Amino acid sequence: MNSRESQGDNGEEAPRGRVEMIPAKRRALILERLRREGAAGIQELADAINASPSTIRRDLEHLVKQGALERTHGGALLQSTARATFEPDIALAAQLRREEKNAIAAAVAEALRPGQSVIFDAGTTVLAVARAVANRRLPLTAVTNSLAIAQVLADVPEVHLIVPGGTVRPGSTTLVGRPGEDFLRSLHADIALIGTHAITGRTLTETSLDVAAMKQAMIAAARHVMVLVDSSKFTAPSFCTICDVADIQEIVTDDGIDPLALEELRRLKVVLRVVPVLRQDRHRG
Amino acid sequence: MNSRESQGDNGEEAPRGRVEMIPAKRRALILERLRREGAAGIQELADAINASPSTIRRDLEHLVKQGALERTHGGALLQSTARATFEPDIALAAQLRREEKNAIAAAVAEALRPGQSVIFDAGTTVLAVARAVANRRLPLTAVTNSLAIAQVLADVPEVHLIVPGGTVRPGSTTLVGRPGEDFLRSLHADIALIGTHAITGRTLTETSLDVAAMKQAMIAAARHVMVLVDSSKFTAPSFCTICDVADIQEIVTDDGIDPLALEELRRLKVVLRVVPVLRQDRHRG
DNA sequence: GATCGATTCTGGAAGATTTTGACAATTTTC
DNA sequence: GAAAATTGTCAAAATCTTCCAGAATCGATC
Repeated sequence: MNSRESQGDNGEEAPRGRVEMIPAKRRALILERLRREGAAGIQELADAINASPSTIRRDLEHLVKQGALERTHGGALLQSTARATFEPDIALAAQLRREEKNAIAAAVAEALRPGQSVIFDAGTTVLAVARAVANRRLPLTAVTNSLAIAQVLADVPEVHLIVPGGTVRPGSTTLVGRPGEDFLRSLHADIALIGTHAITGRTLTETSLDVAAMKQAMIAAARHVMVLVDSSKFTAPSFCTICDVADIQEIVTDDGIDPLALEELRRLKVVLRVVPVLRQDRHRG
Repeated sequence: MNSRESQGDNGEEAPRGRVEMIPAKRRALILERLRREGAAGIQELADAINASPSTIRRDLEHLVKQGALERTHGGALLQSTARATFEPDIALAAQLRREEKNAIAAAVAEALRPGQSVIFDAGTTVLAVARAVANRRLPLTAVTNSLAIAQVLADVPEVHLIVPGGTVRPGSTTLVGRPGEDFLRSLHADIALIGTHAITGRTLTETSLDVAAMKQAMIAAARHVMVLVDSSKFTAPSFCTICDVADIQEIVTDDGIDPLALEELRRLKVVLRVVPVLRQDRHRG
């Protein structure tokens, strides 16, 4: 807005003056162009954005550090979807209870064995397990109804990925209903990794009927059901009941769990694993 | 900008100067051609890409080291196992012909009407249609077997998205086989947007049996089948036949199509739409 | 709110590095 | 044995890296 060299009236040729564009917008333009074309050259970008090659290079350097693209001699390539989803920088940083979920995910991924067939429920904790599996290139047969998890696992050659299918709930990336639910009934997996909205007493609950039905189908299709819940989920129940604790084999949570809830669960016939969390700098004590 | 560009009075084309293309894109072009033809000679590639044989040789050497192809005397063969790993050049090869694909996609998106049920096949051209639909927030019932397209459409509240499900082919984001194929048989959509690897005469072909079967199911499930192919796809056939032109209702391509192929198609009972492309005077046909 | 110093951003230049096309000598293919 | 392809080398051109000096933004102080 500062009348900084308005360069006359926007002539056709670009004079050497500094262009009025904030770096973030320039980088967004670069990314947009790369998404359209897949690749772009330095000079080509400099002409299109009306900035100097030096600036473009620095922008690319910045974007590479962010993990959004890959640099090549003379230009840049869009980073493949796999690594893009690994980046915790984009939307993942805003995720709640990240440390707890990552700790749980690491423990679960450690417990998986090569060659097992594993059902991945939707949910951020299970997604974290999928990322860990992808990083270790663990050879699995994976079944998931989450588009996000499918995207992560699709680029891992060692993983045989099956998507049961279904309808996407608006605003989410979860598939529910037909044909996935029926298809799951014909499967028999070694392990199911299930998330839930709440565990109250010995009851697992969820907010939506569709989702609850899908989880029930997953639970029925696996020999060993692991429920992954961070400690904040031991709270008041949601609308629909998924199942009873007796229907599952193992619960994995973090050490922030309420001692009373812990005590109650210990009396049940379920393997209970409490993962310690290295908390960085929240309240300690 | 390039001083050598302007001295093209010697021949009618092929200025000897350095071509404006970053190496990565050139290698992607080589890969794309190899994927289409199966094999290619040095001179043939040099002519097509407008680079010198020396450069092509060095590119091939580079790609061999990357494991994407196999070198032979006089040319190169596609390495069949190259799909296992997701190298950037290979990823880029799928994004070529951007202008043509975008032009086709815009024309197709324009033809869609609110409330229609549309099957989205996998493929970059169809993905471009999905992006256009997302931008216009066109209310549709969408069915897709592509994780990438599903990801795009999942964010649009106006779109009712259904994923038939299936198994992911390694290195791709396409779902094939069960349960999606069976599920598609129970669907009846208004429109199917289908991509194909090649159209030869009146036969549509694909490289993989699984994919061909999925496309067949999609074609059978729609009242109006539109095949979306950029003009480079009118070439030698691939392994598996999908169907005959008589089984589809409409072909949408760009104006780079070979006149002979065009003439041949005009004689068939299929709606043929040729979309003009605004080419930026970059590469000659 | 205004001013001053610090930090960051931008464009450009010089030298190092990479890429490219051409050519001669050698190898391979038929 | 001839034609085509490959390898190695070399000079020109483009790009990359590293620096520098203005200019703008930011933060703090008044």
